[in-house]
Amino acid sequence: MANKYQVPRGTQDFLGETVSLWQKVETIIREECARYGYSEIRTPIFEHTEVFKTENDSSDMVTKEMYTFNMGDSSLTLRPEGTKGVIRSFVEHKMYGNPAELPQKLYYMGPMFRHERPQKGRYRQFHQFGIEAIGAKSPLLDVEAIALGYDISKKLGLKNIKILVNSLGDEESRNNYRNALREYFKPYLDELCEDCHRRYEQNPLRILDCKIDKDKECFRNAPSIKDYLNESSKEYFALVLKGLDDLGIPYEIDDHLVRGLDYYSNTVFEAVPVDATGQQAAVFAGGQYDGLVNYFGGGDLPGVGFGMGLERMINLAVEQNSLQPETRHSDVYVISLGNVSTYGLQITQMLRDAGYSVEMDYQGRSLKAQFKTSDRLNSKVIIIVGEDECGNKTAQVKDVANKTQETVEFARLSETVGNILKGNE
RNA sequence: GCGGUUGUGGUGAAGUUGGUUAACACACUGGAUUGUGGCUCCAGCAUUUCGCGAGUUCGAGUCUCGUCAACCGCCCCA
Repeated sequence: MANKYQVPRGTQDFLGETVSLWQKVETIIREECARYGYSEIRTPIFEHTEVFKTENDSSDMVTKEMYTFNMGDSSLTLRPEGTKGVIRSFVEHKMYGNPAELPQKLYYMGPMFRHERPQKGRYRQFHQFGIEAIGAKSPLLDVEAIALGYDISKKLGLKNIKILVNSLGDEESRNNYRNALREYFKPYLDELCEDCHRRYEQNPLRILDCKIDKDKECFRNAPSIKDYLNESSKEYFALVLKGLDDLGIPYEIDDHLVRGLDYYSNTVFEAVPVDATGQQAAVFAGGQYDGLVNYFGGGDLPGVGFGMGLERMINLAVEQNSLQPETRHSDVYVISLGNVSTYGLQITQMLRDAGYSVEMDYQGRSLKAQFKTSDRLNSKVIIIVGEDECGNKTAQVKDVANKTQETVEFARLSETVGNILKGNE
């Protein structure tokens, strides 16, 4: 048992300049959501396990990856995703009560937990931003959701993002298609890989995603979902596509795109970099869903939403050089020399009160060291006080850009600093 | 859950067939310059220490095993 005091696998400390990346991203997201009329909702980080462990999940794999623990009689689970908690809250607070306020447009942002094998951009504690528009069903709402995600990607400076979009149709269409797929692949089962055999039973839609088999002959002629959509599903999808066209959002119909879980219907989408190679590439992904609100007892209301992995967004944006960390800086640096007691601190505090960012030395380091620190902080003004200045309540004020220096009385320091900073702009 | 690569100061890293004092550089600290920085020069900076633990050996950063972690691929991706 080694290194007891290190972060658990798949978690990380965010420190130094990295934190500023997160703050920038969070700010962009909040601003965009406000423009689109989405309000923040903050739900607990853990919920009763039943909230996440919904019935009829086609993959019971996922529950194996949940952080579940018992306290007293309760089985609780750290949230592995955002949607379920939001829907639970929507129902619990009867947000469906006033039809005039539907859809409720909500967004969430925060840590999620999944016990997976970590890889780059994939952690056990990771952060997701997501939106849910609950209580109305419209192609327009779907398009708006995609537009919001696309806008945020653009504001983060991500280039060459395209939307993969597909329609799973309504339940009837989907069931017909599922049966058709099973029917179609039945004679080819011998040719398919082991994983596809499992998918054949559990989730035939996923067979089309298979990396091993996808180039095989029998895949080329596999039935497509679009041939199984009924009339209303087709109309719905056509309007979504028209909306994307009209808003100038680049998209591509991908009839192999299926989401993992059963509750999705009609529109599903996934934003990926145009040159995406791996499967880890999705920038944000989501879709329209029926039945989820009803599952939590809120009646027959639909929703649409997406989730966005922030670690991945930040990685991409940094790689593409569109997001830079904020370096530490201060307007003013106060250098103290000799025994000046608290005089340097007084000046620092007075200037901070006046609204400037001010740093100082706390360790009585050498003059050279203090100058170096002020350089590192990119300070525009350096104030130097020694025993003489302390005695007659003055200070040396140095304009770093002009390399000029003057003696200034304590009472006029703030004004002098202000003039120098103004002159530098 | 499965397979693979890797792990040396604050950072980037060198380290020969196991051999005695773990190179070099950056950063940092002090000095040359008793109160004026960025250049230069000098000095210091891993000290039972090479992720952690055990083993082989006269001797292990180098070999073996275990363990932890990061990364890559698979599974999965709510």
